[in-house]
Amino acid sequence: MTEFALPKTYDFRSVEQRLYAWWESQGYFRPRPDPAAQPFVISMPPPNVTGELHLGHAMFVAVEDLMTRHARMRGAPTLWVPGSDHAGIATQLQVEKELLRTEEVTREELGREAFVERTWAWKHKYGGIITQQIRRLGASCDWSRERFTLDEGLSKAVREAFVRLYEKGLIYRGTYLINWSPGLRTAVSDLEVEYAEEQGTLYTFKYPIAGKEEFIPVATTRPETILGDTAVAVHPDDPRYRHLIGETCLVPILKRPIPVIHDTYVDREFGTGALKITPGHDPADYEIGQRHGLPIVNVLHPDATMNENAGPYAGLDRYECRKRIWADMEKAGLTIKTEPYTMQVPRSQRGGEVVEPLVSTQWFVRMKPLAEPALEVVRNGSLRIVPERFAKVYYNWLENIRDWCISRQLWWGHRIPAWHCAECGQITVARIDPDRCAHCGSTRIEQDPDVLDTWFSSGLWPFSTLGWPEDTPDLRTYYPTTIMETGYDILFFWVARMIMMGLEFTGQPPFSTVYLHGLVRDDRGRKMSKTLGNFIDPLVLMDEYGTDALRFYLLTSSTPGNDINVSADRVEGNRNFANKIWNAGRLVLSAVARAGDRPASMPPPTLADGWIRARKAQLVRDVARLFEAYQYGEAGRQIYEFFWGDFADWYLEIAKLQLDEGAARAWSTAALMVEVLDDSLRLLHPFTPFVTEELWGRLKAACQAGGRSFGPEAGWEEALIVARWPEPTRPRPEEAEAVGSFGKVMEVIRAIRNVRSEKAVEPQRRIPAFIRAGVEAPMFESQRAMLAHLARLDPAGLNITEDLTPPAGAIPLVVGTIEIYLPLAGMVDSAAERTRLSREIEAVEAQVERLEKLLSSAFAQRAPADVVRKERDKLAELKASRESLVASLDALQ
RNA sequence: GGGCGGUUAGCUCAGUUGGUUAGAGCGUUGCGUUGACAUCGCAAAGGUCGUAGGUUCGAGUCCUAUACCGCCCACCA
Repeated sequence: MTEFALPKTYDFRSVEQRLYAWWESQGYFRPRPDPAAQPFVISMPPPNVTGELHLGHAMFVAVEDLMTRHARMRGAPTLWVPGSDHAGIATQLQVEKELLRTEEVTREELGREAFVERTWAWKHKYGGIITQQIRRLGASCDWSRERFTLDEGLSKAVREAFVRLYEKGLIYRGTYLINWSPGLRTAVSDLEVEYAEEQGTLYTFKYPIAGKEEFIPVATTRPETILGDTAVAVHPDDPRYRHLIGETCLVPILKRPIPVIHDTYVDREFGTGALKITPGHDPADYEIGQRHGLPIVNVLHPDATMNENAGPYAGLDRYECRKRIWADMEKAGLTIKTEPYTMQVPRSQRGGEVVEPLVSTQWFVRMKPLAEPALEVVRNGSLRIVPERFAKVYYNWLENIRDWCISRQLWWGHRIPAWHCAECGQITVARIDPDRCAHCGSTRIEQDPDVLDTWFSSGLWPFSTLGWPEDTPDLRTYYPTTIMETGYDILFFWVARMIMMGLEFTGQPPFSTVYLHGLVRDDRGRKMSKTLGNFIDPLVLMDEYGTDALRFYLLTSSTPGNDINVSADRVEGNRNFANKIWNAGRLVLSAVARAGDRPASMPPPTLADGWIRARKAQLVRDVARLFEAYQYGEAGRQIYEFFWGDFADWYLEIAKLQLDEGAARAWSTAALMVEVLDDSLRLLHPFTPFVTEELWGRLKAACQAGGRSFGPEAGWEEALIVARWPEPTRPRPEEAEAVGSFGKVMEVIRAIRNVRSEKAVEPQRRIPAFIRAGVEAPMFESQRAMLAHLARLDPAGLNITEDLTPPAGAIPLVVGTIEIYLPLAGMVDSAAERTRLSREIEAVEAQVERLEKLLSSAFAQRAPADVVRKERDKLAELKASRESLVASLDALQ
């Protein structure tokens, strides 16, 4: 055998880095301009610069790279724009932690300017890690267009967006109740607050009425907020309290007088039926306060200790205050009871600490006007969400959207382009840093200290990365983008905001399709987190099984929008698949190497040849259909089954025989092996780019060696990554027919193998067989070599006839109407065989009865004709099969 | 309180225009290594598709209800 240089197992370690560098250096990741073709564009969801690769990244890279490579192979100018996000809070926290650890210095001690400088230094040092890891996954994105949300161009875009919204009156500054994160000392948006069900206490106490002996019983879960109460509310029709409306209550301990008001918001059935109103620290109370013109009393410092409004409790932590005030109220006889209570506690998505609602001056985006068009484009179908069910979630959120608090009291981020005037107090918002107040001309202006929510800049990502607000060639060519692919967990955070911003600033949706993938969870379905210790590192998986294995696993183990519980076993299985591809390639390569010169005339295709071509054609069609429907996982599974189950397990085994049937046959077989392998590698490439590219390159080299001409009709492209995607074709009639005939042969082979296994016939032993094939006799006869090889039959003892007298002392088998007799001397237990055949007859009998009943029922009239015909055919086959079985049984007696 | 997803073989999951005997991988059992691959091959066992109704000639697939698990949204003190 000719020596071929492929190692026995696929060594991804020696392949992945080299190929990635090669692809990139050849410029394959950059779009090939073609004015005639519709470009395919994806904006990569920018990972946090501080981030380290997790399986969520691996997931989006796998899916987006699949889409990108597929589009590229179909000839579209393809652009996948990578980048990273400055991730305000996350990054600032990391740098703060680092500074504290290494230099024992806080950011306050360092000062704003120096801290931001340090953070940039940090970014330059560590920001490349995540992008290196993205490369490791094989992402074929255009690194020459890589962007960062805080780089110059994007900062300009952010500024432009802010100014435009401000000028339109869609950004405003105001004092409202917001979510305050005491640890981070910044405001956060509603979306950044998560509610966790926790055990707490419900405190019920007396609100004394001034000048009376009466009191109103009131309950709260946060007694410290009593200090900020500015009213007690009851339902206007509540007979218990109606007479007290308009009276004055005294805030416990502080003895501050507050009114008893009425509001239908109060639920008479719930609790005591009376409500303490703390407009400064509760969203519902805030609204009631607005309705009734109640004053707002803030009792908290930014670090959630009590402030001067808390009187004697000033300076205490809120929880300490809670204990103390309750103890003091007990002493004063104002308490009624405490009881365990399950409540929803708001916690910061970032730090996990309890978020305090409080009134603060912040910047907001007016969302309603932006939400309307964003709803419309999805409703009218100009923007499609896949899977569809998420559209409902999207509607629900946008229909009930509230204004977005965009200012953060941080240092790392886009500084708000607003200047406050010390003279006139007015605000100047400008694209270029102003040196004087736009209203009074004073030079005593100072820029607003706040920065913008990270998601504000992310919202501009699809167009800011292409050059907006400049009218760049990229923006004109590649915007709007094609698909936004991301996890469903950031539908609101990011996707909805991109749609709103895109429509507002560019007048069109930033992409025509949103494809949402599921979340990767641990093997028990829990979210992965460092604290839980269930974090599975994709780098470790890649080290162990290779990138292709991880990618194929992620792509084929779930369906769109559904979560996936990671399982290392399955990744291993896919490593084996990569190896299978590799070894099939080794066999094909050796066949190519051994084939001589091109024969003068090509022999006609064999049955197996026709079968595998028909199967391949079917696969290409199915894959095209599935890709069209975003069913990438199913497509991958089908390619896997075809490659392993049909091509490797059956065709290649037969090909080994055909290669020994003369030079012409060897050539035609090698050519077909190449054809099927080549198309398989093309179909697989978007899933498993490395092993396919490596093998394809070697295949191409082997096929071109010595000036021969194996391979695709149109010739070999320069690399698989830019090779053509297989076009669906219809199989020729004889190939379609081969599927049926070959199927029968396969069944016969399986039946014989089954008996051999059951009877423990030595694998090496060639056994004789008599096959009564009826009208199929010529077909079986033509396949005798293949049949004998795969069923380990003795070619000399293989007797295929139209009809025959069953030999005595043979094991009878029936496959459809084909009867097989295996004369295994000394192994035949007539009684057992009779029992087996009788059982088979019974089973067929039952089927016949079932079908006869079915066909005499309404089914025959109501079902479509072709369905009925199929059942009739089946019945006929079963009846014929029954005859064969009976004949075999008779022969045994 | 509203909404969504899941429930299919021991385990992890497919099964997308309803078509009549439900599939894969892993695991299990038996057998097998000189020539693509032991990261392999051959064969086998294993499921009344959560439950109860309904629609239909026909339901894992559509409808209704319900149980359990998970998630999202929501101002009940």
